[in-house]
Parts: sequence; structure tokens; C-alpha cells
Amino acid sequence: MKRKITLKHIARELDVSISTVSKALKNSEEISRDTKEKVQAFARLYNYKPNNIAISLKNKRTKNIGVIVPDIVHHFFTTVFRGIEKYANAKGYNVIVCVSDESFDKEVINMEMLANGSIDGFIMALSAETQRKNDFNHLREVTEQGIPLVLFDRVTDEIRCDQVIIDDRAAARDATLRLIDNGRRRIALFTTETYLNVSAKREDGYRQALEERGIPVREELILRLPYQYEEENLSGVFFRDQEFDAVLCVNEIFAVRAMRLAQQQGLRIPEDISFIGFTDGLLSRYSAPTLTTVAQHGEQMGEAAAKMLIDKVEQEYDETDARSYRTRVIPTTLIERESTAL
Amino acid sequence: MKRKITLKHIARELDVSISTVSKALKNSEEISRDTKEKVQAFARLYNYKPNNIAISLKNKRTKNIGVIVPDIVHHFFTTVFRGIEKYANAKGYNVIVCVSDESFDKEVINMEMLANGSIDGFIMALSAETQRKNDFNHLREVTEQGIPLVLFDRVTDEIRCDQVIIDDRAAARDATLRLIDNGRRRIALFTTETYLNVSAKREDGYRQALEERGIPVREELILRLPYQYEEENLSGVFFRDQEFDAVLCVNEIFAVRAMRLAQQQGLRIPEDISFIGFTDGLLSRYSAPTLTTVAQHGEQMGEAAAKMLIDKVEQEYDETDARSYRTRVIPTTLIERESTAL
DNA sequence: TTGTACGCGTTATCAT
DNA sequence: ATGATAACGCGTACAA
Repeated sequence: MKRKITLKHIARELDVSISTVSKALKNSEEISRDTKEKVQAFARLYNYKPNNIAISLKNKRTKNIGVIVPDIVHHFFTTVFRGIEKYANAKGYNVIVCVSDESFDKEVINMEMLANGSIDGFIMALSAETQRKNDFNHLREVTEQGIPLVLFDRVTDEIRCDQVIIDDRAAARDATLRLIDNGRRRIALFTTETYLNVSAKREDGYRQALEERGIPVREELILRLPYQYEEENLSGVFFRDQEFDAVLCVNEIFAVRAMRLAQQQGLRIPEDISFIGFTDGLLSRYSAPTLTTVAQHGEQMGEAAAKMLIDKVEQEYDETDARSYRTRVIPTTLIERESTAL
Repeated sequence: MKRKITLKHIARELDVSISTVSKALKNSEEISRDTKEKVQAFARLYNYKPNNIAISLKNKRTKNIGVIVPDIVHHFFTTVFRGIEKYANAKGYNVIVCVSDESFDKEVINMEMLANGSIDGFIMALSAETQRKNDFNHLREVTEQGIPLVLFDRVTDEIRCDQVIIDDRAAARDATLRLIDNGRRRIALFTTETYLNVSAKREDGYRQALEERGIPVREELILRLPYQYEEENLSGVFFRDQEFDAVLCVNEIFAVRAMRLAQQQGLRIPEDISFIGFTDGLLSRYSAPTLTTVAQHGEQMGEAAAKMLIDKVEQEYDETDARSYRTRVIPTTLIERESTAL
């Protein structure tokens, strides 16, 4: 077993001092050609690579960034993660991922775990529970320690930090307007039961669009669903009892399931009823009919977040402490597919 | 800004030595109650937490594990990752994720980056390119350095290490047998064009099932598709020209797209033609009709992999160097849904 | 009961 | 041109 070699080993073997080896490997001018060649040859032979941990300790920089997301088996978060990883990797950073599982406690524990030197900064989307509790002390502690933090998607304004978001309100408004312009008048909204910032904003946008067009908002057309709802006792009834000709859904799963139910009720899509969802994932692309959806461009969000974070990490701390926090709004795109193709 | 506090700060402040502080915080018997209380109070007040990096350097243990996957925006890998993260976290480990993007070079670079002290062990699924090139020197180097490695799903037998896999051959065989037992005789196979171990094994299983039942394998029923194929010039033609009554697909995207094409040709599912896919993801659950699929239980695979890795990391190295490498086969489950419901 | 010294691996500064 | 020393933060064997 070829154990990892260190400067010390090389020094001992070549009978020079550790610092000589260190300098030789960096091609320092102070070292003679002879020794440099000797050392470098030896190092190459034994495949010497500096120990990351030692360098981290010395530099107080880990070149790691911590990412905490509520869920990883989730197209949107995965997409954002890909953007983060791609950018970070290109900049020589590694990414440590923790999953909060929508739990406040896990979020706190993970943050504390990573905050003790493991990472140079955080990128995160808040757990549902955190948003519900409105308790952000763990975030505050971290930022007060001077650790850069970038929030994305599930954010809060209670903490001074960078943010990367989409304009959920505008996106929902645009989507709703599109339905209206397509001649739809009785537009339902299927949203989540649990409180999420984003759902709330999407609902705002939905309401705003209706009001703008002088269409009264009918509260009975707004359906708040738990994540794992049973088809029968909810939408089934809903579809039979209510009359509507379009549905805006805050995610694609709701949309696809709703389309299925509508079809089972004998409704034709998009002739009788049209659908728009959020999150342009696999379901939207491969459902039958394919689903018109608001693309959030997660990868772009991830890249933006990583860029903001790494910029902050690498900027000298003393830089005129003019800590300005920025919010980047990534534009959404309405991707039109069959579910609204009139 | 409350900077992170160290033992040194506490020692200076309380006018004791660093080691006294260190011991006091561990409630050592050698330290007087007085000092202990004083130190602990101070530490709590300033929220002292030991620096992970320093501890890693000292212990030569990082409590990090490295995960390298070909793709993260992918249901199966995500699911495995969740299992890894869950188990690792429970054991106090963090997970560093790198994406090889199916590229050999990126896989090598990421491995080397992490192997220099950043992690205690690797869990990975090989990139397509690595499998194609059959070049595993990067894996060999790492294992020769004594870094534990667990391969999952996309594995190789060229490297002595632990493995977590499903029995792809058996799963495909069972699925095919199920189709045969349902009275299907002209069963097609839709598989990937790029060489992957798993696809090859699934094809084996498919062939074996047919042979077992005395059904001749018709090569023209085996379709090898690129990942991003165009509907028109491939399956479209295929569906018109060929006659078959069932399709086994090596992933769920192929299955869902194929179902759609079949429906467009006027075929009824499952009456005229039935489908089985691999990977029990969202598409299988929410497609219309819902898709019968081979569940790979990724989360369980992830947990198993993490357990094997951490066991190895934590076992003393000198333990009778009886390095036995184990292969865990996670049983698959055929989840029957509408696409085969006769 | 407390403190000193050393080591983990590296680099930077300051001798020689 | 080379080497000794200190420092990053921590833990521990040993000395006082």
C-alpha cells in the first residue's frame, strides 16, 4: 500500500530541509537548479500532492462551499445544484451537500456542523418548517461570524445576505394572463397547503392577473393541497363539483395529476380545460398532453448563486466594508406545450 | 462581527494554558471544578466550537465522504444520494458531491482533488466514458493509497473494492418473463446506444428469458437509442414497421416516450401492447397510463453503500489485513401498474 | 491541578 | 542557496 507522501518524507529521503522541499516544488528562485530538479523528480516519482487539510488550516480557506436544500430528490433543487457544482468546480471549489428534509432542526444542525471551519460559505434554500417558524437565528449567527451566505428560491428578508430568486409573483401573473388571453375565465389555482414563500407569491400573482382583467377572484377556485394528497377525496370531487376551464398549478406534480383527473372526468385538454404548471421538469416534458410550464432555469440560478458566493468569499474582507447585499432575479420563461395549445 | 473563537482566545482571556482549556472542555478529571466551570461558562458564552479542520489534520480523519456520480439531475442517482446522505449524516459524516458528467477526465480530476486529504473514502458510479475506455487507473491509485472505495450501480470487477448493485440481469429476466406469462410473444427491447454495464446485463436478462421460454430472439426487435433521440427518425418508424406486443425499456424515459408514440399510432396500452421500464421515478408514477417498472430502491442502495464505506473507514487498518471485499446485491421489485394491467 | 512540548502538513519569514 | 522557526487549531503524553 503506497501511503500518501508528505514534504517531510521527501526532505528526509533527500536529506534536505522541509522548507527547501517546499520552495523547490514551487520553483522558487532561491533554490538551486540542482536541488529543484532532484526534489521535483522525486516528488513526481512518488506522486506528491499537497494535503488539502493542512493547506486549509494554514490559509483559513477550505475551498469548500456548503449547500443545504430541503430535498434532493426534486428536479428543481437538483437543477440548481448542478449549476452550483458546475460553477464551483470550475473555480476549484468542492461542494458539501446537506439535506434539511424540510426540518428546521436538521437545517440548524447541518449549518452548525459545517460552520465550524468546514466551508467558506453557504448556499441554501430554507426548509418549509423554517419558513413557517420564522426563526432565522441560525442564519444570523452564521452571517455574524462573517461567513458569506446566499439564499435561493426559499428566502427571507429578515437576514441581510445575497439572494437569487425568480419573480414568482410576476411569473404566476404572466401565466394567468396567458390563460385569460386564451379566453379562459374560470381559472382555478392549485397550490400547497404548507406555507411557503413562493406559493404565497404565486397566489398573489394569480390574484393580481385576475383583478387586472376585471375577473372576480373566486375563493372556492383556490385549492390548497397537502403534498401527498389522495386523489379521491380532493380533486376528484373538486373536478365534478366545480366548473372551470383552466388551472394554474404551483408545481408540475399537481398539474400532471390534475390533468389525469380531468381526463378521467371526460374533459379534453386543452379544448375544454387548459393547464399551466411550475418547474419545467421531466413530467412537464413527457406527460400526455405535454404541460405548459413556467421554467425557473434552476441551473442558471445555481450558477448565479455560486458566483455571488465565491465573489464574496474571495474578496478581501477589508474591502471598504461596504457590505452591499444583492438580490438577483432570474427571469422565468413560459414554455408553451400542448396543455394550452389552442 | 463576532469572529470564531479558539482555544487560544479562551486561554488568553482566562489566563490559563491552552491545554487546560482543552481538558476543561472535555470535562477531564485532571482539572479542578473551579477552572472547569469557569472555562465551560466562558466557552458557552462565546459559543466555542472546535475547528473541524484542525481536528481533521490531527486525526487524519475528515469525517467527509466523497460521492462522484455521472449526473445529478437524474432520479436514480438522486435517490441513491439521499440514502448516502441520510446514513452518513446519522454517523456524523458530511458528503462532498462531484459530478463527472459522464466524462472520464472530470471523474479523474474530481477524484484526485478529493483524494488529497479531503475525504475518508469514496462512493461512486462510473461515468459512461470510463466504462467505455475501461481505464480504471484512477480508482486503482486511490485504493492503493488505502482509501476505501465503494462502487454502486455502474461498477467494474477490475478493481478490488466493495460494490452495491442490483441484479440487472435477473431483474430484466423477471420483467421479460412477466410479459411472456401475460401472453406476450413479440417483445421488443429499447436500450441505450452508449455502452453501459447495466444496459448490457439487462439485455442479457431479456435474451435469457426469451430463450428459457423457447421464444427466438429477434435482433430487429432490439433498438439501441442515443440518450437524446429524435422521435421521428427512430421509434416512429419502428412502431409503424415492426409488429410487437410488448416493450421492455432500460429506463423510464424511453418507456414513457415509447408509450406516447404507440398511443399516437393508435395502439391501446396495455390491451394491444404493454410496457415495462426501469427506475421507479416520477414519470412511471404519473404517466398515462402509469408505468410498470423495476424499482431499484436507490435509497436502500445508498444506505448500504454508505454503511459499507463507513464501516471500512472506521475499522482499524491493522485488523488482520484480511481485506475482504463484499458485493451487496439489493433486490429489485417489479411494481405493476397500468401499462401491464391486463 | 496545571502547564510544556510536540505533532498533524504546509507555508512564510527570517536567519545563516 | 539552504535551513530553522513560527504559525494555523487542536489534543495528548509527559513534566512540574
